[in-house]
Amino acid sequence: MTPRPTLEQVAAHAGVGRGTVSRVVNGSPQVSEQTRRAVEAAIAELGYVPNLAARALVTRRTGTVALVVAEGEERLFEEPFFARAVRGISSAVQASGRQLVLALSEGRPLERYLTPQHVDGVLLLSVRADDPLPRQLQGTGLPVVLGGRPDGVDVPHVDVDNAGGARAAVAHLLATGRRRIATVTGPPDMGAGRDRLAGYRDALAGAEALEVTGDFTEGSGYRGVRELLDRRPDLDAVFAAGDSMAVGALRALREAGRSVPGDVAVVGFDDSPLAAVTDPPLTTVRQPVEELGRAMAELLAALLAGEEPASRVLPTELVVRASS
Amino acid sequence: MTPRPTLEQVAAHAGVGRGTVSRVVNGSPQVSEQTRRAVEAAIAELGYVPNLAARALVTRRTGTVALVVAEGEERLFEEPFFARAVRGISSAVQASGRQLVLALSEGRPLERYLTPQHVDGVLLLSVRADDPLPRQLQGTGLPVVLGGRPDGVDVPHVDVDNAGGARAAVAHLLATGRRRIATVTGPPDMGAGRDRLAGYRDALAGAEALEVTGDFTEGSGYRGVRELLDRRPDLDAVFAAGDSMAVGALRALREAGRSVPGDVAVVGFDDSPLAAVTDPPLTTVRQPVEELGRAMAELLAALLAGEEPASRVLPTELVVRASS
DNA sequence: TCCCGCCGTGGGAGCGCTCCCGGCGAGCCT
DNA sequence: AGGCTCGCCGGGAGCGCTCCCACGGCGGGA
Repeated sequence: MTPRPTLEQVAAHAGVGRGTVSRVVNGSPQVSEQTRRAVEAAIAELGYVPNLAARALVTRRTGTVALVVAEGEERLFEEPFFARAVRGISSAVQASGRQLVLALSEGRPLERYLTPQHVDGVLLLSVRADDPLPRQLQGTGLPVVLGGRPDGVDVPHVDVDNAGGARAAVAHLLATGRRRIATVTGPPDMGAGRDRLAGYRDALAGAEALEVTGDFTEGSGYRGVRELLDRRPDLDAVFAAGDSMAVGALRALREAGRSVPGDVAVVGFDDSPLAAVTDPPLTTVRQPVEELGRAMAELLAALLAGEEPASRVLPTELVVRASS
Repeated sequence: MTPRPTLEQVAAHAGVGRGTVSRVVNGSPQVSEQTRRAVEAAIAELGYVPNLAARALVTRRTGTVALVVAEGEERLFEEPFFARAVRGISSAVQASGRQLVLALSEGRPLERYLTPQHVDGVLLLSVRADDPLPRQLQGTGLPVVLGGRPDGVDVPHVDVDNAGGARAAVAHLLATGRRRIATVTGPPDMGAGRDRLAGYRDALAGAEALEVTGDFTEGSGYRGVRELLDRRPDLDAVFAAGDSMAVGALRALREAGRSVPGDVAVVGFDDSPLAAVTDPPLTTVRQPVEELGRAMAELLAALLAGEEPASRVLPTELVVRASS
């Protein structure tokens, strides 16, 4: 509650000048060992903490990065994805000595706030491929790192290997003797949806493709599989591009009297907590979400340090359970 | 990319003094209508945005509030709880014109940062009743609002009606003819765990209590029900204080050859996404998580406005599905 | 008519910091 | 011995804003 000491007071207490204390605080080598110790003692004794506002005012850097979640990402709030990503991001951002400010753009005008005057950089979580935000932000000159895959624009980004995960899932189905493998895809306007579909087609290697479009919801998985069963009653595997859709798929198969994995194998994607409790437990593709967050923050830190870091694609991993 | 205009430049452009522009920006009534319009035009034309750092430096208020998630709250990251709470918080914080900074304390020293110099107030998400953080923060003189229930200390807080939800769950079981109703509790050092247990005991109204302690994990639900079945093979209902534990309970009952809801009814708590996909779908208690977040932020805003708002307890709601 | 008060306004001071320039010794070269 | 360099240090200036004091002009009361 007592007023925080200022640089000036620390300087007086240590018997040095303001500049010297500033140098010590900022780790400049231009200070003799002896002086440094005296200053550090004064800092400790007075409990000095730098005033960030004053520093930001003169350096023109705020020491904060914004995490922006694009509008319409409801999906992020229904699964642990967001929490896990935030966890990874937070840990890496704090490690870089910066603070994280959260901006969920729910129809609010972010442009006013997202300027070099307020934040040093932006982390953008957006799976929608046609999102205009990445491009907009790039226009402000603010360093941006995208979580997901940019569409067209060349934005530094971190993505997970959606295509590779889908390939692994389908390869696994083929290896276990399945031959009529259908898929319920994600929405075509999401990078994740498109890439998983691409992986599916790729792994099929000439075998017959059997596709129906979903939107990552349980209902779309259910309807998708019903349609698939109409079109091809003898299908023996379903690759659902998301776990919720896989849950819907299981429901549709059960209703249709198909046993899983006896008649039909099912593989999901995400390894959400759902996957472990379905009946039977779901084979699925796990993505390293916390690692994604951490990598995003690290990429941004590199950008802020003036480097030109490469975008990254993180590996996914097939988790085999009883449904396949 | 062009340097942002300053107050000074807006003033020159509008042909007025610096002070007048400041008054307009801050909505002071001490400005004539005509002058105000001229200044507003200049602001719009130049695209002026106030420099928050400069303002913070002189007002000694930062316009930011911190969301602190106490250490060891892994549970928050496995369920949509965190994401939903953040959503409510973010929306209300932005509505109050402030920004939200996120501080997940993973063993880092927060004290240095959590000072009136850096943030105006703190929102604390912590279900651990013995958490020392609320008390610590109160010592700094920083306004604090707790999400959950404080233990001993008198901290403004917002909680959900855990006891009421548990009472409703048990009342429902009694109303459907169940008589030997067991419970798997949450950990006794969490407010939610204790309150749900209290609600259970309360609703039992003299009927025989049958309790085993869990820790909100699926495994503890499974082990708890096995022990319960040993002690009382004829139990006909289980109230699990969390959905994950309820999932474990279902597994244990299935293994023991009990049908749900035929032999034993099961009720969970939380209404997590899991609840809708179990077999059978889970009757559970829904809590208004986004509303919790919003209420926390509103309480803090009131505190910052110098009011003395009352803590709140938000109602919970029983969602009846097939498991009971 | 004169004075007082009040509204609207301009601008000085100063928030706490970093940047940078200039100065002061001590050592080294010539 | 004189001059130069170089390491280390002090402190002025100024970042963009709010606060507040002082000032000019106008209306109303005496």
